[in-house]
Amino acid sequence: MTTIDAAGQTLPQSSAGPQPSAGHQIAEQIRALILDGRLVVDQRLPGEQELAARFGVSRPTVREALKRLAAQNLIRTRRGATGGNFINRISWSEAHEQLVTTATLLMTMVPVSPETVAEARLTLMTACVPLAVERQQTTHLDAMRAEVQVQRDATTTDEEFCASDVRFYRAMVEAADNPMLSFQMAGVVEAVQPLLNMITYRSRDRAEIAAHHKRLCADLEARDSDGVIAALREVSDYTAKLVGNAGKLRTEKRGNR
Amino acid sequence: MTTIDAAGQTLPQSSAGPQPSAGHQIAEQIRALILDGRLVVDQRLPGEQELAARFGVSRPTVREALKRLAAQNLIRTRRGATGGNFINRISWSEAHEQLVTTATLLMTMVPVSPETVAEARLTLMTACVPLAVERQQTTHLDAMRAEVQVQRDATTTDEEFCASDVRFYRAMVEAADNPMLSFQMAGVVEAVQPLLNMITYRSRDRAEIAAHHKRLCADLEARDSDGVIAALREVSDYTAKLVGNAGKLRTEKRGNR
DNA sequence: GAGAATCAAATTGTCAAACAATTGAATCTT
DNA sequence: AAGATTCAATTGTTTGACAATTTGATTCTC
Repeated sequence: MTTIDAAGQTLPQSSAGPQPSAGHQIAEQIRALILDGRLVVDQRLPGEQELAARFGVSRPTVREALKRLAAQNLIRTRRGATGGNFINRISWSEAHEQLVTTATLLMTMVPVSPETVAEARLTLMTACVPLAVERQQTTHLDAMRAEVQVQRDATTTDEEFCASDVRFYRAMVEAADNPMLSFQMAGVVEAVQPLLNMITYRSRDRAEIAAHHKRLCADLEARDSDGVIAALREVSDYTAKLVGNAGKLRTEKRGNR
Repeated sequence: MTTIDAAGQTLPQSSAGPQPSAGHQIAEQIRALILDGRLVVDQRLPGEQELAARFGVSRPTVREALKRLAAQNLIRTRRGATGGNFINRISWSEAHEQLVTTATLLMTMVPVSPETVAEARLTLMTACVPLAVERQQTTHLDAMRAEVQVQRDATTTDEEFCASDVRFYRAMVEAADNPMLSFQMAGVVEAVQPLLNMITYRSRDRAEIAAHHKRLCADLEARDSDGVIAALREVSDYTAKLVGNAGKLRTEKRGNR
């Protein structure tokens, strides 16, 4: 079998930083073959022993490489007689999950101001409005209105409110009826929105937010793009004000130390 | 050290599909701790031997789990006396790269029409226009005009033209001067745009595209949002026409078989 | 002959023990 | 005190073996 090109040339390793491990290198080689399309979906990789022989390493080393690929959803593994490692067809949900994980990690780990994040959210949500207005179905509007009810309910916990808020905007993005757009917006809806909720949930007036959302639904139903955009901006401005306050509080506390 | 919570309870494993491997489970446990923030950046995980002892597995199994985490940029590894596995602070570039990889994979592997992809691109690019118009600096405009020159040059190869096209839109997104937005747009600029280029590069009129780009630059400099948006839409419409033709060609060929 | 039970083979999953390579710190030498 | 050496800790890699899982062929039973 010559499924993969494992030339295995022992290049002189131009000295630039510490050598990546064999497992890393092997994973990168196979990864490149998959991204290139030279390994197609559902194709079976050679067995671990054969890969080990081909790359000139031991089986555990090959396994580390394969596990790296599995962690990126590039391959899937099946045990047994007809088992092996197969090029995986990534699904919408897997891609969605990966994007949300990356976006969440990024926001918690790099220094980026809530104002910047909020601006990006408003910018991208606004972009979805024309399509959503054009294509909105009753199912989406019903879902959004149901969430507004949850948000107006005084017995809703803070946690439930945040989850409802996310579902509300998710429904609005879905109303645009473009799966590629939904995927691209996943970072905003499922990562940015929860982060802003985390910052503002203590001080916000839930009734005010619910009122904005109600108006947004009405304008969406009336197919009034500018109205929906204005509603989005109002919620965003309100959130920005809260974020600003929270920032000032933090600064003052820091000053007291 | 009680860095991580490795309860290791042997739950009865409610029978739902094949059991995930120990390496997978361990990786998931540690991943959850990182995403929760219970393991903070730069914190060192216990050594591989100790982890093996704590989880009650062997060292190779633990290593598989760690390599899975490393593949997701969640940890970094250093050898030597003060080495170990450390919670990694994901960088903009790493996050960027991960997002682009996921988006590229998704588009090549799931059935999504070029029309849908093109629509998502136009929608999201349009969103960036107001900020770009407001904040554009000469550096961005200069970069974009330089790319237009490349695109007008008859000696530019198809491959270089595609790369220039990507750099053009990247500069426009950068002009919006919001790193979070740039990150979210990475999928569009670095994955969607190249894909559409791949589909249309054979039949397109490069001069026409360059002309649209030139007009876009002028409108951007004049801070004319509507003009920039119109230019984007024209390029998009032109691309859509090409995509439609390519689609018809494909269909006809298929019909001939 | 049809179907059920059994067994064999292939493959990944896991373990154990050892050695190699790398890195930083401690120690020794001058 | 500065530099060279040694040492110890840690990850990287190998070898070999066995376990678990899955499929397909074989054999047995009716």
